[in-house]
Order: sequence, then C-alpha cells, then structure tokens
Amino acid sequence: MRRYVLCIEAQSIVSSVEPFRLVLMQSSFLNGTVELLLMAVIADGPNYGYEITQAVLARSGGRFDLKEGSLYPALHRLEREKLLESYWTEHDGRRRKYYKVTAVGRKTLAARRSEWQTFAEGVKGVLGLEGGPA
Amino acid sequence: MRRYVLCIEAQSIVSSVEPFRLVLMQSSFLNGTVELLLMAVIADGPNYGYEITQAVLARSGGRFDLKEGSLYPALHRLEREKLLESYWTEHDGRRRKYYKVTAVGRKTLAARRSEWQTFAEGVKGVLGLEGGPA
DNA sequence: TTCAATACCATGCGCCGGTATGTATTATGC
DNA sequence: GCATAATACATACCGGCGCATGGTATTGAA
Repeated sequence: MRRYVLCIEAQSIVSSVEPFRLVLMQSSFLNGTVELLLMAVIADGPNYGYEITQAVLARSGGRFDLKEGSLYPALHRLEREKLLESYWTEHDGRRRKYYKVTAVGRKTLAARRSEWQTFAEGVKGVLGLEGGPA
Repeated sequence: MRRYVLCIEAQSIVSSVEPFRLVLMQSSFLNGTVELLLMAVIADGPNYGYEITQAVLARSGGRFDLKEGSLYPALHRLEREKLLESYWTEHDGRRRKYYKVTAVGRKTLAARRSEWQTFAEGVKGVLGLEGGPA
C-alpha cells in the first residue's frame, strides 16, 4: 500500500492538525536524497538534528518534514563515512550534537549536487518536460 | 557500500565495453521514480518491455538503463494496481507483452507527474538552486 | 500537572531497485 | 556450422533506506 501525506500550507494552523507535510508527495521519491539535503543544509554552517529538520522544512517550502527515524540514522551514516563530524554542546540545559561537513564531505556534496541535477534532467527528459537532456 | 556506474556517451562504442550507463549517478535516486518513468513512456502509446527500456534510455539522454530486475517487477506491480493493462502479440517468432495505460493509470500519472515537479522544486530549494519554492 | 516543544537515540518493518540467473528465439560474426 | 550477442520474457534473493514506534530527558506554557 502506497502512503501519501497532505500538506497544509499555513503557518498559523493549530498544531493539533498535522502541520507541514509533503504536498501530496509520494514519499518514496525522497529515497536517496535525504543525505543530500542534510549535507546541503549543514554545509551552510554547523547545525544540530532538530534545527536541521527545521531548515530542511523551511528551505523546501514546507515540503520535507524529516522524521527522527530518517534523520538520525542518516546523520550517523554520514559521520561513519567521514562526510560529517560532530561535537556536543550544552545550551539551556539541553545537550545538542552539532554536525559539520568535513573537507571530503564538501567534495562529495559538490559531486552529489551535480549528480542530482543530471538525474533530474533525465527524469524531465523522460517526462517530456522543459529542462531535459539536450 | 555505495555503488556508482559510469556513462560512456557514445553509440559507436564496441559492445564489449558496457554502453550507456548512468552518468556517475547514485542509482538510489531512482527509487520511486522508475514507475513514473515507465508510465510516462507507455502513455505515449502501447509498448513492450524491451522497447520501453530503450525509450527510457533515449529520452533520458542515455542516463537511465533499466535492468530487467527493475523493469518487469515494476510492470507487474503497475498491472496489479490496474494502472497498466497488457496483451500478448507475436512478432517474427518472438512473443511480446504489450502494456498500455488504463484510464485510472492516466489520472495517476498526471498526479505523480506534478508530485515529482513539486518534489524537484523542494530539492532545489534546499540545495539553493534556481527553480525552488517561491 | 499535563501537554507541547525541544533534543537525542535504537529497533524493526516494508518497499523496491539491483544482481544474478534461467528460458527461448533470431541475428551476427568468425 | 557454431559461438556470441541481441531480443524478450520471468523470478529469487539481497540490501539500502525511509518511516513508525518507542524510549529518555529538559524546558516552558496552559
């Protein structure tokens, strides 16, 4: 069974109604791109888990609401692969684990970024949209 | 371990060298899009497995070289979901299974197409590229 | 005092694309 | 004439990864 989630594009909505989910988005599209999104956000400055999800949410126009079950394993993978480094801080009694992009990570990010563009062009080409392969 | 494949953008290359593979593409990007690509191709006219892969290959600018292990299960899934219908034909002694898009399939395709565009905009937004969310 | 938000983590499920393999026919190359 | 490639279908297994779930702990608002 395929799962869909609905987006409510309003910041003022009461929080009892699920805010900010993918806009009728087939969530499986995200597969393989989550790490790219995380790297892109962290590359703009060291950041920690919760704030990263907020940044992804904002920068995607409210489209991507990463769950902890996607976020933390992905961060751990990236750290294991030496693309990210982490350090702990204390802030108002709350411990935070900040991540930053390593030198290798930065190169990898640049590569993946262009890979994604190539991929997106390929899809556009098959779909017959503007911006496909020449 | 992440897998990468290399593209050789030449049709004249001898077939002993693997021709036409994804251009340094992280194959996991394809997750969730294969069915969309198949639907898009078949929507332009009934088509059969082998030819569909050739069409996807051509329309993607040589980027997507679907393997049988991806293609046929996907076609079977789509047929099970009533988005595709199939019929057998015989041509030069070779049996072919043609697929065509059902009425429901056409609606689903339209929806998924716009979902993909929304998704792509989201990614662009996070990556800080042109064409992201307003 | 109860709930939401903040902040981290681990585990297990299920989907789905890739590899590998099998079968069969036709076309090509040596 | 025989091997190989291309055409054409199919399935079994593996592995990656997003997500649901559940756990711990602190702060602040209702």
